[in-house]
Amino acid sequence: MKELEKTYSPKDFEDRLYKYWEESGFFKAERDPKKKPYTIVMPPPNITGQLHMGHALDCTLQDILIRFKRMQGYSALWLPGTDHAALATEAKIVSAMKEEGITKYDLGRDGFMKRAWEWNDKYGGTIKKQQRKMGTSCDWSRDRFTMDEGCSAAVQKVFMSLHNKGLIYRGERIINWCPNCKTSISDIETEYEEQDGFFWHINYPIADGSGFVEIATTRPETLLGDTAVAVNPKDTRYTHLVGKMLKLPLTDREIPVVADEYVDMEFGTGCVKITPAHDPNDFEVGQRHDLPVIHMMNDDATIMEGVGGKYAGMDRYEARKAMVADLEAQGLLIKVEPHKHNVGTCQRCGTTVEPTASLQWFVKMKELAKPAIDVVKSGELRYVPKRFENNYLFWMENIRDWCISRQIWWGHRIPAFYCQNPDCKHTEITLDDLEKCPKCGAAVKQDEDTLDTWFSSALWPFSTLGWPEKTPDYEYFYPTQTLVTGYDIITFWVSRMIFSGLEHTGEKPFKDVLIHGLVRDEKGRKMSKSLGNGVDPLEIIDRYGADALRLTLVTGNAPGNDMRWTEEKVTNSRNFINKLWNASRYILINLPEGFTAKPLDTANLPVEDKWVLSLFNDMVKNVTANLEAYELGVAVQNLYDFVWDIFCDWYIELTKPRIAAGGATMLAAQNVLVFIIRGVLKLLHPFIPFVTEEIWQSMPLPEGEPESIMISDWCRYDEKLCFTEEQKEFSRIIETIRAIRVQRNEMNVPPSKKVTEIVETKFAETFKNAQPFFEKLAGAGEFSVVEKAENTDGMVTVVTDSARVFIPMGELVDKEKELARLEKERKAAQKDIDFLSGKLNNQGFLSKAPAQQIENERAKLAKAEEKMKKILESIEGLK
RNA sequence: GGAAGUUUAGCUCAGCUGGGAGAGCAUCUGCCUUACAAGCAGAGGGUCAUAGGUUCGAGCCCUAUAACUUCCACCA
Repeated sequence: MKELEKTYSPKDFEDRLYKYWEESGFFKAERDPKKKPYTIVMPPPNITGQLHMGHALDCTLQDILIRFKRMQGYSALWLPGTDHAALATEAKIVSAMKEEGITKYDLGRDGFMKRAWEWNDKYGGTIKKQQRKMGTSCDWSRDRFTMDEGCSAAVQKVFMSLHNKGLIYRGERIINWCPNCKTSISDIETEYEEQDGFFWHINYPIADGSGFVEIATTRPETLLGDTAVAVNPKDTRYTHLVGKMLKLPLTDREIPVVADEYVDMEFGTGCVKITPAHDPNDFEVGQRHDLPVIHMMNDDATIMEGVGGKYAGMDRYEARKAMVADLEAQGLLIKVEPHKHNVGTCQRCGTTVEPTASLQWFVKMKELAKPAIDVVKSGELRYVPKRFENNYLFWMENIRDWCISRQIWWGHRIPAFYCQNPDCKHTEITLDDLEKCPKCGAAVKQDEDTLDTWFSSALWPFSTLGWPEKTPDYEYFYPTQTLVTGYDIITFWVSRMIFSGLEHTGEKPFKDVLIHGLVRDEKGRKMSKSLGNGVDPLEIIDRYGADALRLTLVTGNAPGNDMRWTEEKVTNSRNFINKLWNASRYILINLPEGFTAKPLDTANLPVEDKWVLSLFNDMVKNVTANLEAYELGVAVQNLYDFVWDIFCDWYIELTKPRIAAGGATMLAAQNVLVFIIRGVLKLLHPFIPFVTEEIWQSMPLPEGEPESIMISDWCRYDEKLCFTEEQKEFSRIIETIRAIRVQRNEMNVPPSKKVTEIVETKFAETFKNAQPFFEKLAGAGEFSVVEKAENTDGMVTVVTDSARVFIPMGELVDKEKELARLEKERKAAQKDIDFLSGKLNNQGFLSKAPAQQIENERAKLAKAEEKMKKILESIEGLK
């Protein structure tokens, strides 16, 4: 037991306690057959990442759950790790190299990889240090990385397995190509933004010289790749043209007119130029009509040699300008209209993507998606809140094949080897380091591409636990229970973990998906680098402490909803923690030397103790239920209300006269104070771990409580602490003290001024026992309890449903004013009575409402009538 | 084009399976009462977006409308 510093100063102990926890091994999860496992795998942050508010929120929610479950007696594993973040990392390293004036091609593949690993060793751990500042109780001994040996083995194994089942194929498809990153990117990595563009109307001459076909396009430069013009087969305007050849302007090629349902007759001119190599729809049209695919752009979006003629080497926009000018000169440009359209851009760098037909690796999704749909539809796997299931199911049901190859180096290399013998051309998929073609013995070359970064993250819940080996960890901790993440990566990540888990382990990877929203800035905007409106969690920790940050992020936060960040909220959280700190100090200061906590002797406690214990017990039930239901914001509100409004504002104040009195009443109060603060600390610990630990270690603890609150047992709802009658009884005192305070306030009686209070009540015993409380909390000097008050002339009357309090106020009392006030109270009481009796006279209500409800209303009416009686008596008395 | 969310006090947000509307901040009044001015005791402030419906009873359920936000699709 040690003394608490006078002011709450988190810097003094947060780092020290984290070290203490870590060194004591409290974060380490043991495989204990006597316990049930509770596992959360942490969404691995990018190794390039810096802790931002999103991480902070994510960390806080997970840490609350894991600490709660750990205290509840589960073997709780929170498994941390980092993601190699293929494109993000490679881009970062490449741009750093640019400063030195070198490119990745200068270093070559091996040289570049060496450099990337060095970079990872140096900076990859930054975010882990930052996470520690948050108080995260994850098991660092099980820290993993998507490119470590085990995770890489899992990736290879999965690739093989999907390939063997025929679920992986290589084919030419339209993919989104980023000419800046020089790699394909998946559909969900492409962001569409509306841009002002133009609609160019161009005449394509009919080869036989019989006229022109007018097409409209937003991308004239792709004309070089055109292999047809399509019209709708039902479009009578053009029926006669189908099958005819057109002269493709600016080239010497001829292309056919084809009929295809895809063409919308209402849109544009009803004639569409078909460029299979650079548009997904055109690609499909091309396949249906067996059209050639003519590539006309290099990987940096310049026009290709060969097809490009004089435009070769020009950038796509430069070429557009030049070609439009030439078309105009030839009189083939009919008109140019302004046109708004959506343009795909690279999520990473913002460059306009170029849809390009190219040879890539794909995962067939239909078959994999089916069980992943069923498991959510059947309710076996649940999203919290449920509405996110819509998002997920819609995406899954309309899923397209997943392009998994990326033209970058930092990542898991695709285990495909191509035979270099032009007569053999065999492709071998193998986990071995193949050198010779197994068919013909010629040299082979491994595919240069790596896998989409999400390919490895999709395996995270089981690859981190040792899969494909049946390790003890995998057997014990898998499947995991809860996945906590933001709604922004449901499609990227959550859905892929679900189908991967089902496919490769035969089990759903987790039971619940807890979705949280985004932390926005004060004005409701996303926090972003470009806006510079991000708030740095580390700076907040530095100024207010990690506990205040955590409390802020969880307070008022409902699952799936965004929240706004304001510093006001942080001060608020800090103030609450300070309140807790000071309440604890009050208790400690007032404990005698050598105090030891004893079990509660509930039989002999005064009513106010039973009252507070009963309310505490209710709160334990509510907080626990809300945590189980992932209502973390509501749970913390339950705690806030109890600690501040019940415990501090009332109970602590009630103990002051008892401690001053000494003796048995003091001892009982001290024991209850320690009992409750201990419980409150435990319940608050998942939310604000540092300060609760610091206080815990200062408290006198009974036999059986551990040195660290982190490993103590969670509070249980206890029937023995359920004192319904006492709860009701003591509320009468509180209600009456409140009413007196209101009256004193209205009459401007300063708190220091003591007055005489005569209580008229039928609960004489209750009120007599409460005399010290009226003295302390209601400014009572003389205090008496009577059955029937007499000679109340010149006294103010305070009325509650259980008592009338008469206060002689001398010259302060104005008879007319007093009457007017009582009249106002009478009206209020009458309104109550009317409302309640109206309800109770309603046959519909009586016949259909539940019995308990009717009983409640009756009780309320009885109280209201009791109060009315007292008001009327007072009005009579005054007259 | 399709879908979802939000709309509650001046501001930021809670409100569990329907049973007389809540918190914090801000405002106003009075207090340095020996844990805490990062505090204490009070007060005022709401047609729960609008219009219908279901129900004995609706902030909550149903339908429509409006505004804002987001996700998905990507018609040249």
